[in-house]
Amino acid sequence: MKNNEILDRTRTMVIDSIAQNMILYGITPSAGRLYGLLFYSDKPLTLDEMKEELGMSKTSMSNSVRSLLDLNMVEKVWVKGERKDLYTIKEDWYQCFFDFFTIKWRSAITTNSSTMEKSIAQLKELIADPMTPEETRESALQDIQKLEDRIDYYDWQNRLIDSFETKDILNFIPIEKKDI
Amino acid sequence: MKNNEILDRTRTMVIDSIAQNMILYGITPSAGRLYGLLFYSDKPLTLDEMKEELGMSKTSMSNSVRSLLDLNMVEKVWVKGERKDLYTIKEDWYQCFFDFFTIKWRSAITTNSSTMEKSIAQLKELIADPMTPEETRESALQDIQKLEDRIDYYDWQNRLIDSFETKDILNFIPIEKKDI
DNA sequence: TAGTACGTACAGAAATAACTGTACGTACTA
DNA sequence: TAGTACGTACAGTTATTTCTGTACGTACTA
Repeated sequence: MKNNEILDRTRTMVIDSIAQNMILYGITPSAGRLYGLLFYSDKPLTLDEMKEELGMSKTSMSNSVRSLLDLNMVEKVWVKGERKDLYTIKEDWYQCFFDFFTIKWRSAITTNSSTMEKSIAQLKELIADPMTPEETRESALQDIQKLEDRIDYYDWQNRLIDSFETKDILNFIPIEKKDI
Repeated sequence: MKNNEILDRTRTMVIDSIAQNMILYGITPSAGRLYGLLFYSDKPLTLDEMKEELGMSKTSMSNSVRSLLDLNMVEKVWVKGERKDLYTIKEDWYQCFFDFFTIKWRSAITTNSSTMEKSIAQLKELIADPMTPEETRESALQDIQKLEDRIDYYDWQNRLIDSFETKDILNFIPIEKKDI
């Protein structure tokens, strides 16, 4: 049994490491551990198996799986004759990485941009209003400038994420290392 | 005074939005609000001014500023004759974005990679051991394969981040929009 | 149709993170 | 040198998140 202990220990070590750094994806360490478990599992797992393996409640497993599903890091698979839901890791990590930006970053950027657009519109109204004192008008103009700069920046981020979504980025940074 | 209210309201709106989405950078909403405040401030602020502006404790401001400093999102500036520390937002947002990956993602990737390298080394020892049963050896080989694939993926991420760090990415996704 | 297995909503408990006030070290001032 | 202003470490409190057990809705089984 000692040999299998080594096997298990290295796995645990790796799973811990993965779980730890999953925070970058806005995922809890627990969901990270689950991801690590699925990383090693060569077959899809049920909630009960996960619960067993990680020693946590089924509810937690259900929640963790969902957060991983939301990020396209995990998928539900259908197996003939199996009543329970089965989940497996998405093997295409690159896709997963791209999806993360497409899902999380894109929506954050969109939210910020549209808030700023709305703000600019209001400031322009303010400037147009003849009752507005010159000083306020001045400030409004400065704010508009700042917001427009920021929107340009978000636009750049969007174009970067476009290149992720279309995988065009792989033409620039190919998966296969270039021969030197 | 009504005009200034509009100005303030649009600012608050934008600051809230920025603060909210700052989670992506692993930053607390409070630090996000502070970032928003500095975004609008046309002069460097002291801890006391921030405290005043956000209605929080000085200790909180000190902590928030530090987390922003760690991410290179804010910088300390020196002003002649001023005893207090002054902080200002880093204007180069692109740089800031690149730094985030260079600081946070790079270190996560490095940690994971080296854990996996270590793991592979141990598994290779296990395989080399004549006492190891064939079945275990089989599993070890599978694990090694998985880990090596993952390391290749991390390597790709590293190359992407290299292109951020060197700003080479800007040759692919230029800041100025290409004319159509 | 009744019975069973499954996944999840919900509410409360436990753990974690965020915030505050006090206290202290450092550096400038007189 | 004593005094003052500043920033932060630390410990305690508050707020938030995460986790658990129960209860329920749904779908399959006999």
